[in-house]
Amino acid sequence: MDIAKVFSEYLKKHSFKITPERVTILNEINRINQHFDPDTLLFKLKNQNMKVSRATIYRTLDLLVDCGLVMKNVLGNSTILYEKKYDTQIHDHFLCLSCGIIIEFFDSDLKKIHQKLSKMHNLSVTDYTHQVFGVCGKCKVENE
Amino acid sequence: MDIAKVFSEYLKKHSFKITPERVTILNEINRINQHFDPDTLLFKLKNQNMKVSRATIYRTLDLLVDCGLVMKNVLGNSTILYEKKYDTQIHDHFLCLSCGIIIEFFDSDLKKIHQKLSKMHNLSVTDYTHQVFGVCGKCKVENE
DNA sequence: TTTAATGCAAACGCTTTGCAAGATG
DNA sequence: CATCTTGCAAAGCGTTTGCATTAAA
Repeated sequence: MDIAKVFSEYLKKHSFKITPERVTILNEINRINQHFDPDTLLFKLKNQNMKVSRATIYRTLDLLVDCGLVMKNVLGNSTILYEKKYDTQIHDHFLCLSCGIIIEFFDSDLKKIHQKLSKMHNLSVTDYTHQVFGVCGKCKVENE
Repeated sequence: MDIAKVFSEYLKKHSFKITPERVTILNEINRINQHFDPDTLLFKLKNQNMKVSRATIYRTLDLLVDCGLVMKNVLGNSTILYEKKYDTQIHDHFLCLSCGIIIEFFDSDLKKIHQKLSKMHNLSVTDYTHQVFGVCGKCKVENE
């Protein structure tokens, strides 16, 4: 999948402009193989002496979400995570309420649930989030 | 299920106090058979000439979540919903990205997914949220 | 009478926005 | 050269908090 192409074609289509900042941000996201938040992204770019403002990060993330390259999701009550939407099927997160560790997982049976839902209400599913909370294996042992 | 008792015992256990504001808030939530947000709750109470401050709403909601009577969840990118955790099994929401309608649903197969996850990672699941996004039946027809 | 809860307004943290200066097509 | 984008700092918005006052136990 040619991510750069997807993005630039999206920009052209909307008569938006291809700028160094936008390219830089997409490249950095492509390098990250985990979820991230806007500030982490800003920090990573700062460390490489690339100067992009926080506002541009937010604005570009919106574009990337809009063109389908990035997924924005909310974990728990306030944690916002972004992640690549390509190169991965993982949309599901387990959050340990004790230590905060995040375990990513994927279960294809979820698709079946969505299919059932679609039929029942005659609707179309385009996306979803599924977050599970509890206590991880380590914390279970430690709390005993 | 005696909700008032659950709450008052929780309060006693923590040497918190039973106040008119707390009782009022719980009663109002019990009357609501839908998800709601803090401001809606405040507004409903104001309409009945019950004066509770916004701060107290937030503080009481935290208590109710903590004692398990209320569930707090985040729909989409920023919508925060509270809902009763008793008298209902519904934790799952479909949000129409076109008109914003929310359809609540429940599928017991989700439990099986959680059981699989628990076994695989030796963890315990205490809660979850599952949000599905797409286009509802009405909007599908209208957009044609 | 001790301890906790309330209301208020100020603070917070993250996100968005208005605007002037600068870059893109 | 018209239009879009950037950075900055200010504003927004929902939520949280410090503090003096009031109420519960």
